Amino acid sequence: MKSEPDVFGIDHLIEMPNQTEHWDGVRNYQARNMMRDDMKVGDKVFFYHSNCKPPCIVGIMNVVKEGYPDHTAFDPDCKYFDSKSNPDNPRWFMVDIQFERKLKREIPLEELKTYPELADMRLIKKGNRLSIIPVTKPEWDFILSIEDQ
DNA sequence: GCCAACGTTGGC
DNA sequence: GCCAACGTTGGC
Repeated sequence: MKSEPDVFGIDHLIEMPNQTEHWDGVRNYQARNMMRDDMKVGDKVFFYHSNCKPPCIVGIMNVVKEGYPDHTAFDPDCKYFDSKSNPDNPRWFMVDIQFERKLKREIPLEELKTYPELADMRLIKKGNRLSIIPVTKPEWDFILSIEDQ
């Protein structure tokens, strides 16, 4: 899951009560579908810092609550407000995410691109703008294996 | 700051 | 349903 460190970075997550936060504001259907349909309690997630120097994977989180309506879409004063979403027929969903740990080092995108093992990851493909990206088990294990390098 | 790659909107 | 115009994302 991507977030801009200036807006909501991993250190913000650590400061939250229970080191847990709801992942609100996603307004992309593919990303919504993953939160609504695919992500389950106990699933592990990488925290990726985007739109910064350098963009990188910084930590690990856990899904602690499965998809439920994103209430920020109902609030006209919120920048994520969407008049087409309402509590009876919510358009946008979110999950709750809890901090697990930081990686031993930040792994930059530039480095991830060098590994053939990760060549098929959507994260490293050009033009990728999706804020939530699936990671396969082999990719996950490989990334953890380079944490110590 | 630039710009490629998308995703969305809306006229037709 | 097509597609041009527009807005956004995010690496560089």
